[in-house]
Amino acid sequence: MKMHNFKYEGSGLNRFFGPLEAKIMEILWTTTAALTIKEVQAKLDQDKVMNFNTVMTVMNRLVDKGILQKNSVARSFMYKPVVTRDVFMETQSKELTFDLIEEFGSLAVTHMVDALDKVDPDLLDKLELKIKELKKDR
Amino acid sequence: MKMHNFKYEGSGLNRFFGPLEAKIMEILWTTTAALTIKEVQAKLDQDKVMNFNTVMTVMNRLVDKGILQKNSVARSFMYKPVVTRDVFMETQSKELTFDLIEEFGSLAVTHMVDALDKVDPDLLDKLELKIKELKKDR
DNA sequence: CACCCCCTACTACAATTTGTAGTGTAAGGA
DNA sequence: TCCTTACACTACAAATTGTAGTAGGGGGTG
Repeated sequence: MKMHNFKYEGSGLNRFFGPLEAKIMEILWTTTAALTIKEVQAKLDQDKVMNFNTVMTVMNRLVDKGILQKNSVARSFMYKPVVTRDVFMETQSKELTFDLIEEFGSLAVTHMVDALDKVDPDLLDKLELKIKELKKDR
Repeated sequence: MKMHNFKYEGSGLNRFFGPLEAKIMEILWTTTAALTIKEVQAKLDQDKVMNFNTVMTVMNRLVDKGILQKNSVARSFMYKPVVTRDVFMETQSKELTFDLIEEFGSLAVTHMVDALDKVDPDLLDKLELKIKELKKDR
């Protein structure tokens, strides 16, 4: 279930998935219960109904990639994500942050401060606190 | 010259380019002067010589993407990166750090501390300093 | 002057990823 | 028994990247 890319474009799940994949994951992560293909197809519907086979193909590819799991129930399959959205985000954040620092080192440090300040200055305080905490424990 | 992906796999330029592209950029960024295709081809040579046309195709695609520029000199073209490696890295670092924080917010903050601590604890001090500096200026 | 060589341009094909969709098949209900 | 339904299998298009063949033009050489 290893991701391969973090896309510069888009936002949210679109950073990790193709557009249709992202919509499907959005639906599955928004719903608590597992869903059938038909249910996902129904929830997808915006302007035009997606072809059933299209939805099925994409969902089964997500199963192949280890992102979804399917369970046979009666005559259909029920699909649901292998991990929760929170766990997914947590994993990606950890992986990417680590890679970023590994790759850019002190360059990234500079940009972090700028970015935090711009996106949400409160996070700067939070970061400062975290650093202090870590240092205290030694 | 917008990049599209940051790859989880690989390291250095391989995070941004295909394997051959990365080798070519590595060569062009390592050499101060602009180079001809033939020169790049010669420097590429490890075990087997790359086909001249292959090198040319990839280099011209990099030109199309705005990553390389070519200048007609005598009967050949000289290729060189549009921006220095430092500028490239700077840009990517800024963009990615920003996106990361935008996407993950406080989640990323936590992971930053962990990652910095693991990769290079000195960077934690540097980060702390940077935060203090920024706050002082207000 | 004719010809050849070198370098470039153009074209093409394979593998991978993602979206899209048709056809075939099996199983259960009417 | 036959039809509906859901799934499996197959296929194709566009984009990306690596790979390479063929064609063409321009200048040097015999």
